Amino acid sequence: MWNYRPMNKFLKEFKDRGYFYQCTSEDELSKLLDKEKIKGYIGFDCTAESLHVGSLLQIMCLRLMQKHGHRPIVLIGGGTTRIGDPSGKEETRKILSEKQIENNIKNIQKVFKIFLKTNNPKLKPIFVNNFKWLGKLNYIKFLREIGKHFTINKMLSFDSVKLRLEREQSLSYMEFNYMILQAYDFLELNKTKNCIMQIGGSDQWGNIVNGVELIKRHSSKQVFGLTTPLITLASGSKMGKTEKGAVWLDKKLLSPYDYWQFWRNTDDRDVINFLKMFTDISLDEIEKIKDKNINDLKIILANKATAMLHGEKEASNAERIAENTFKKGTDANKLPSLNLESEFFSSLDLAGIIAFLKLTTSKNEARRLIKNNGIKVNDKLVEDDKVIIDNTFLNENNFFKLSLGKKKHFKIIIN
RNA sequence: GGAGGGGUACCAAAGCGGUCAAAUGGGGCGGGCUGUAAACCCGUUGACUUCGGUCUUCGAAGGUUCGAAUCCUUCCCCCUCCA
Repeated sequence: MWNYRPMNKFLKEFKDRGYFYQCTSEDELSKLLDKEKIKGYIGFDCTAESLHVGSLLQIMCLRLMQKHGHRPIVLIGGGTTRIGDPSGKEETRKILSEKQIENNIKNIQKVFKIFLKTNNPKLKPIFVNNFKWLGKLNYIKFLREIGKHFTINKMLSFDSVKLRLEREQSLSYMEFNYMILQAYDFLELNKTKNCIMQIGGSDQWGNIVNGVELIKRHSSKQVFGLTTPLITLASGSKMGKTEKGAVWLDKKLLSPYDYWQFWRNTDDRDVINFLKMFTDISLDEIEKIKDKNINDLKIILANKATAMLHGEKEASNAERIAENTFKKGTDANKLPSLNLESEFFSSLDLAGIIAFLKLTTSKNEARRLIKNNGIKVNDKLVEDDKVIIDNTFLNENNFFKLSLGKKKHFKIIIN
């Protein structure tokens, strides 16, 4: 019953790396990809200042397209962000100011310029902002040309809408229109850029199918939709959100070291999957190394993932800091350093110093940390939250080592 | 426009005159076990403190009271139902 034509290489790798969830017509897409190089797009929301790891899988999909000679289109949702996608959202989104949106777009583009090849004119990403066409839609014309292809009956059956209605949460007319706009984006890109594929997260399936069908009805062309699975961690939670905040793909929002640490701390059970999904290491190679010591694999993962975003140098730098931080015989000289004016040094107790350096949000928090055995000075546990750190704690280079918990260590330099 | 329900700490959710800086759960933080993992266990989770306490918090502003998250008044916001 299956046809034995080998699957297209792009699709095969797409599947083998774990990017694949659903496809509108897989066989046909496979055949087409064998025949020609295509353009495909992914839409990105610009509600935030930058992107975080939650979008990384989609970015990797675009990289994979390039690897196989297909050209990625990056659609930035400058228009749709002004509406807000109800998919997977329990509440109406906040509406951002125009200026914020413009700003976000600029920042987000930077991320793509890092991850995607930009030197090959045949492969370099095409950036589009859907505000360009959505912003000047004519309502009547739109309803007549596009709106007529959508039935309310069907729209009401989509999960994004159904869920909201079932839970008796309000869904504004504005948001209800989101799916039509996204479908229209696809149509627009198909017309102007000959884009024939849209990739998105599994929560976008409904929106993507709408686009595929709209193009079929409106232009009688076949286009394709492809979705990626929602990555849930072995622990069951969503990937990429620690409570400290999102894992940003921007060094201003999350330092390369912290980014490295994020990968280094991957759950054992997720490591191999992540190597496949988030590094360029070939699948053969992964097969060969997969039985290595799990912690070594995590380091490889962290290095590769960090290098891809922040460069080799930052990656090895992060690895080195980690080594210094966690291995015995720590060389305090290599720790991140903080400066403290001597006048504060002599007038504050330890909890005061910690709070003053903003290592905790309040002095009480610092005191609590000390009480809970979380603070070490020069590798010695501090038991009294009122200790005065005086010159006897300083080494010949005028600093002392301060540790918060097991993972955060600093060199405090007095000047 | 009419009728109800509701706004409590990071989130969810109790409390409904004093014993409430506010139960409980989640999350966070710290500790233990380990491997910078998972699971599990323990502690902690408003600010300041001379560790005795002091101050500020329960949508906002007023009021009643010796005393309010709790009662009253006005206002703001959210939700549901009806028109």
